[in-house]
Amino acid sequence: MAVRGRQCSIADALAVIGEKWSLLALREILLGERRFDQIARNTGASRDILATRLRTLVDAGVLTRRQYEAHPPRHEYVPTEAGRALQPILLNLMDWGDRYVAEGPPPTVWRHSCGADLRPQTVCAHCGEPVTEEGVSPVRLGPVR
Amino acid sequence: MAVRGRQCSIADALAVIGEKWSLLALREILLGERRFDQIARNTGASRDILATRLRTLVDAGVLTRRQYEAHPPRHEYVPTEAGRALQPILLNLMDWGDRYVAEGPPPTVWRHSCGADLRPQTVCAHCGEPVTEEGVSPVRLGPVR
DNA sequence: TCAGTGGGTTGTGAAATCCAACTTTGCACG
DNA sequence: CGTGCAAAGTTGGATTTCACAACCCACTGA
Repeated sequence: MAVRGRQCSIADALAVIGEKWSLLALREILLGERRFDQIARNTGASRDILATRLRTLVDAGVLTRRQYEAHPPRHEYVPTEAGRALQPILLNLMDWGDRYVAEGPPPTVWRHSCGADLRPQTVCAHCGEPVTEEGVSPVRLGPVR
Repeated sequence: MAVRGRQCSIADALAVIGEKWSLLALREILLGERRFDQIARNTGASRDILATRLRTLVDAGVLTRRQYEAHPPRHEYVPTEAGRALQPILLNLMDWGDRYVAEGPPPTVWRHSCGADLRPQTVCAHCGEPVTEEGVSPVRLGPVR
């Protein structure tokens, strides 16, 4: 996707959700905010940039734009399956921010359906063991263009 | 951290690693590339921007810059614990890109120490069940400033 | 009639990015 | 000695993106 650099799905993913404000907009939408004004307020993004980002996300199939009122026409943004699949990534990012960037107690806390406060952990789907930097190695790498 | 918008560790995390090229540089460094020229080539980032990003990441404690040769002075970039903790996030991002963005087979494949090709999965550290959008809910939210 | 709401678009100026070329410190070769 | 090469950036100038406030349109409710 990127013209130069390694061919890699991380780059592909970032081409869709890596621009400024995209992930914060997604955060709000996954929190249940679906209206443009509310997303703008809660992210702090300027309205013009936010409009562009939401269009990109809709075009990429991460969100859909749904009319919820005909007169006057009003729209809301709803996550697709691809959008919902970003929830774990956002939670991991939040956890990383809590641990290594933010000072003080976590501003946001999530609960898992099991009843515990959520601490997200990435595991190998095959064996269930946590994924660490030492425990993984690349088998095949994309070529550098 | 952000001036406006919801106080949130996702925003804090993105302030450190959310700028263009940061995560791709991290990808290369976690792949073992530690030299400026090589990181520049493999990401496709222009050298001036890359230099600024690496400085930011060093200042944030995600990388350290280590002299590996005195005459002439040469430096390499090594991930800190915070940097290594981003590996799971990058793998999740890659998986998302493989599934929802890239066409064709995954360009990069990782192997877990258990022997299987890695499919990363985010679980609740308490109960071990996979984290899905429906299975989590916010208990406390950061205020919107 | 007049203010308010939702969902944007427009204009303008500031900031970030891109690209190519250049710099610095040294080594190796002929 | 002079030339070439490498690593790790820095510099200048053009281009692109972003930020901010203002505006627009279609309604609603008082």
